[in-house]
Amino acid sequence: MDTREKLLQVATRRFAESGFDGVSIAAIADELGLTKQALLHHFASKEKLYGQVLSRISDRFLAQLESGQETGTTAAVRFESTMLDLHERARSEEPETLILMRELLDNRRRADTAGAWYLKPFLETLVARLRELPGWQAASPAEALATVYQLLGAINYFAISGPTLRNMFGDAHHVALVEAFPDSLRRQIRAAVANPPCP
Amino acid sequence: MDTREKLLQVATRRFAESGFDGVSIAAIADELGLTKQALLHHFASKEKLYGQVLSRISDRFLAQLESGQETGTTAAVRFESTMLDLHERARSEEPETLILMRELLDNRRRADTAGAWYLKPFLETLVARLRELPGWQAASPAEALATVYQLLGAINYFAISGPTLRNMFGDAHHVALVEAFPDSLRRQIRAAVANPPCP
DNA sequence: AACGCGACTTACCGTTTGGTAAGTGCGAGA
DNA sequence: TCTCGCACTTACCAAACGGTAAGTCGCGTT
Repeated sequence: MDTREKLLQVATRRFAESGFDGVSIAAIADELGLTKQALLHHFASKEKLYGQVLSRISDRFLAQLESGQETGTTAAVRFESTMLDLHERARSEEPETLILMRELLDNRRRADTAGAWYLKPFLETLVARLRELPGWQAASPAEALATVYQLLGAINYFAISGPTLRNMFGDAHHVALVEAFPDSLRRQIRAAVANPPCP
Repeated sequence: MDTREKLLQVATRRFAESGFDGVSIAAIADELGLTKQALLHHFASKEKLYGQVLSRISDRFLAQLESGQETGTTAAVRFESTMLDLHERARSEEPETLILMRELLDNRRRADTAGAWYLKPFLETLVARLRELPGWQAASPAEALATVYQLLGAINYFAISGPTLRNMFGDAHHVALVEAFPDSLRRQIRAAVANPPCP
């Protein structure tokens, strides 16, 4: 239907698979039966296209994060379910997760544009929520951020490891692992919340 | 001194910074004042060079892992110090950590060559060690692997995030974070060990 | 002195890259 | 009916890519 939208979808998947330098704009356009000049008609350059892909991802990311912050039980339960939502999203939106991970690896190059956009407010929100929990009020921002970052690392690292783990252990073992992971993650989150840094 | 060795070092850093497709062999050779044909004299092709970089990394990785497995206190302490060693190494050998992370992202392409090499015995060793601990004998391999993988994710994700975090929060905050991280990680490891899956 | 050899260079080559220029076809609005 | 703008194409380009071919230079051996 909307060519521009379809181009963005294909570009997202291809950039996720092969990275910015690993795909040509011709290959992306070709996948929709178009020429690369058709792509350049919608997006002025390859960099602009990639920028659109990135900003679309960060928009969707923040939108989902804000949509799922109701359910007013305890703050600890909300923190836990936010983390589990992030895990669910990282697994279900694999291409976007891959691109964000690549961006983390590459942004020593494009340190000016990236890094500032979505990640900072996102991290600060999580840190603020953690520091509301019992036992965490006395924790320093750095201590809270370290804990949050560990959980994010566990989630995202696992999310991008699917293919590697599958061809390393085989389908059956991998399915068992994917099933075991959320429980393990939940235990880890609860343990992190229950063990604030010693005052 | 040894040109071949210097080429491997430069190549490791450049591949870490920009990925396989992000560097040309000419750029690598140029950094040592050589032509790309000098590089092709030592390594038959770009792929071969990259392969040498990879195998050197996995050799060094396994060597360090085996060298530091003495200190015969309890199994729990040994597991903990192995994980902390991995964290120390991931931080100090950043280029190698970056390349391993990139390999994790890219191996859906080169799934045949990669994935099989170093990671599997490494993971299996860690899983075996965890399942020796009190309370973990009844845990399934998948449950143990999930836990190990979370810790590895926390370690590696943080290790590659240095530049992003620095230009996001500034030098001072980042230093505080780097100092707070090992303690936080140690708490997380202990909590993971102390909370085996419910039988 | 002749030779062989490893390290390296200059000179190319075919392909692919991102990007520009100029046009084509076509549906909506005046 | 004319035309304007949008979506898209063919034609082209300079630069950079990985790689081959053929040599040059210095050094140790015989």
